[in-house]
Amino acid sequence: MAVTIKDVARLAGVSASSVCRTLADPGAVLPGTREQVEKAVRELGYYPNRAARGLSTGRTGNLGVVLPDLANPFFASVVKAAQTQARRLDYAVFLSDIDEDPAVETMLIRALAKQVDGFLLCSPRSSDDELRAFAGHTPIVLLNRRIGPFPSVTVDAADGMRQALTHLHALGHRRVAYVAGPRSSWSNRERLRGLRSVAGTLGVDLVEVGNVPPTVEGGVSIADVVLASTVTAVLAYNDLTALGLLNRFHARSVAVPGDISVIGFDGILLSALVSPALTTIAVEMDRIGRVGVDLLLETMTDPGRTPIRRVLPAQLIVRASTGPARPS
Amino acid sequence: MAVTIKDVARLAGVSASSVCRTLADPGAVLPGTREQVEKAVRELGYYPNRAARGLSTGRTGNLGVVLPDLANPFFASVVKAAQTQARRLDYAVFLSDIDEDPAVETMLIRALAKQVDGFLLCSPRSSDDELRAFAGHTPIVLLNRRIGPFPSVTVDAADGMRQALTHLHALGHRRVAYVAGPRSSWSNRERLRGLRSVAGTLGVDLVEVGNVPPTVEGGVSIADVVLASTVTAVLAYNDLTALGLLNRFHARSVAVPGDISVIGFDGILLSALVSPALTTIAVEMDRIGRVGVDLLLETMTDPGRTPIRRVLPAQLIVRASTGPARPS
DNA sequence: TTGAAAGCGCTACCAA
DNA sequence: TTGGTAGCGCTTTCAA
Repeated sequence: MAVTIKDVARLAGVSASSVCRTLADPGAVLPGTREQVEKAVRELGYYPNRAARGLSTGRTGNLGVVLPDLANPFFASVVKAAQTQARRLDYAVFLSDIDEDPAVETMLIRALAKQVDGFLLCSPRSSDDELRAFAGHTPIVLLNRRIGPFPSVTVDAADGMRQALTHLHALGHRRVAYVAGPRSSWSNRERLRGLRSVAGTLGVDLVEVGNVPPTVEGGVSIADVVLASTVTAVLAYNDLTALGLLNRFHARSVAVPGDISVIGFDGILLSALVSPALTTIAVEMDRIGRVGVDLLLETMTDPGRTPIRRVLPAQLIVRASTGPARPS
Repeated sequence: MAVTIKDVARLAGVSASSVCRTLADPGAVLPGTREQVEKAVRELGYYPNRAARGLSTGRTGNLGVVLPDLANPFFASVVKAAQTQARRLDYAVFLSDIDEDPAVETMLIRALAKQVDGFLLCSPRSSDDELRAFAGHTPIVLLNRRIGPFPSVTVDAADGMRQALTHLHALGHRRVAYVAGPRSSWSNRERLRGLRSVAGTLGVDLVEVGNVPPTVEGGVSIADVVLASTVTAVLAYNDLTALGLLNRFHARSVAVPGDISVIGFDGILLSALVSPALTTIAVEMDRIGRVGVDLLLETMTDPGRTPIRRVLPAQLIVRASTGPARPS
């Protein structure tokens, strides 16, 4: 059997209360008591059972992180940063990959709710209403999504799209495709919104294709549609999709950027390594995770406050996959 | 306040015991009782508090997954599969990224031990002795590492290396470098061991360089050393490292495979997307995660049994990054 | 078949 | 400053 607080108390010759106190606030007991307890703790290798502690304090010391797909490097990076920050603040992390399935998402949130002090929902795929149903119960911070009552960390996608389209426009592109990601993705809608507005301003024809899954396969599957749309450049929902495009273009001997320019979104490591290297709209993935956790803790501390919405910058990184428009 | 079993009991007009029974084994109560309880559960949206349940049953329903670096797609894939399988079997997953730091690893295991029913340690970086100290306490399954008392899931690295080196030998390579990964990595030692033995048999000169971190940066940082070693081919600890090599070779205008052939290990998605596409020794990442969880559950069920060690195959995938040896 | 009671490990309150 | 006690939510005897 595992060593409990009673074992420590017995060995130290004090009550469980005193052990508890020593652990919580060593200054609150006599130095002698403290010594005894600390010695016993060391000898027995005692670690408190946090689940039991949670029962009495109402604070579990756990955070729930829910995300659509861990195989997407973007989410992996965000979660890594979130996990690291959580550990720094002495929280453990429950991880749930929902495989892009909204139903799994709401189920999981309900099931985990009592085991965590709060949730970090990365790009949640559920509807606004489903999400709102959780508001008020457990503290929730949204990553990559902004809706009514929740604190959130998002990216200035509109500005990113502005940079990208301005870049393409300067290179002479006048007809540009956007490969849409999942319909349930708020980011997708945001990116599209930003794009439409800038396209209008710049006088660029915007051709929307998709939706596709936010994966390499998604990009591969839509590449031929993009080519058929007679554009000279294409913006993809994210880097993975863009890589899928590059891949299929290469297979069909379509030159990038000679025949068509390609831009991704996220700035995952991979985007710098393919060739041609991918021009992309980069976001600070680790910062999203870190800030998300910070926000969540603030929310837990002070649930009543007005939800904070942090918007992080997006930055166009120009690489080899974009060039002058092919003369038409 | 969250809804508890008492609330359900009150609404259903039965005792807490009956609610509990209904949930555990609906056949054990009268149909009428069951109806009442199920109705109350539905109306209240009751979900049992698993932490509290764990306190009385001694079974938490949680699994701990510890890994060196979530930003490495190999681990991300393994964890994704593990998480999915765990959920299928109704377990939640505690995730801990230790950032390649052995000290963090042992700390975390101790701290989490009471909150989980077992651990999945992915490529643990701690020493054999440190690890053995945990044996007998909490059930542990090792991934990518084989030591005494633990069940494990590993990859037949020696066979993978045999395939790779045979391939290179057939292409005329007689002097080959190996870029070593982290010293604390058991996989690294295994790969090296396999390589040495095959190199001896084939009469291939093996040049060992490194160690480097198992990242793209690690590969970049060692690329020039590899070139200076006058080999015609290089095997890297893993795909990320290999990608780093490719990257730096490209920057120095060293042709792959014209001047030097490159082989990675793992078979991450990325390896297929770079150009030249990377020849690699692929392993079934999702199977590692899935089998790991299955093994862990078996171990939890029957702690006394002889530890099972599953060895999964490795398969050479030949792509564009390997070709005939440059005549010397 | 059901309910009452005890207890899982821990914390927090109240007296002493 | 300390120890006893009650209680967190749930399960599991044990009687009824």
